[in-house]
Amino acid sequence: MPELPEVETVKRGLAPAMEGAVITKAAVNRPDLRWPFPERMAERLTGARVNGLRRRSKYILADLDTDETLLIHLGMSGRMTVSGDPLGQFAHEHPQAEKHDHVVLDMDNGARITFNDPRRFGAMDLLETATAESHKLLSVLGPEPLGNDFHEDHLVAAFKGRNTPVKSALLDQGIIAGLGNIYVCEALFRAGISPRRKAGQISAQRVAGLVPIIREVLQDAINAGGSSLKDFRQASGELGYFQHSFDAYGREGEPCRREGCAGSIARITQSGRSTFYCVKCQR
DNA sequence: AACATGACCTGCCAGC
DNA sequence: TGCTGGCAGGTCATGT
Repeated sequence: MPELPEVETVKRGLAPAMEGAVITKAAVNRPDLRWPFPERMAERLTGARVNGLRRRSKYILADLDTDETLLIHLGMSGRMTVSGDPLGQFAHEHPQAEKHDHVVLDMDNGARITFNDPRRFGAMDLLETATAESHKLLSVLGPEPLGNDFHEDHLVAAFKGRNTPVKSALLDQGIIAGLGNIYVCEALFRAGISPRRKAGQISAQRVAGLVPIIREVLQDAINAGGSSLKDFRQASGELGYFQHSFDAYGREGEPCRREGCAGSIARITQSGRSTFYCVKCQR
């Protein structure tokens, strides 16, 4: 379920249950997800206190008091849910374990964190906290779209000379970190830019215009995710992901929502993935 | 170097 | 009812 806004929403949901709490028990129910888990992961997690949670792109990082950082990626189908009662106010029971519950962390505040991932494209690793940023998976990432390093000059420079469609360029995590298929479609829709246009061929002015739009799209989604986060503790794990109404994504054949546009949303395939856009108003 | 494609997995849905 | 094919929010490794 995870592009940047969803990962951010998950991180915020986990924070009250994890930050400051000690992992009393770590159940690691299989040897790997996308890659093998690190050596003795369960032992290295057990007894560790979580100093804080961070997010980098689509990764969640849990800094531990053991000088290690737990790196988590949700892949395509990963979910992290909280059950139990971190505040200790109510009696509670944990729900029954489900298929694909690969890692389960019990915290000393009564919370249980369950990582469930049917497709197993997710990942976990343990890194030395001090050098976490230089981890192979993190060092190649471009700037955070909501941070100060993502700005007009950056995007214009990154697109320069690129012969690939702007859709693919925006999915390139080395250019900008955290966008995925949905929010790229949405950002291009709002910008009125055709996803087929070559990145290097779009005027600097239009590229610059994408910057605030990308920020807006992501922020809107975070706000929407946050609003459905109320019941996080009850842990359905459904964060209202598909409750947003997208303007382009998933709307093949439906009318374009841009004011005054009579077009409809088309679906094409670009580098093996679906792209949704309005042929009429996205140019 | 830049770019496109295949591969990794399971689950779900439409169509037959 | 059951089978089949296609599709899904990601991204790494491979080949041109």
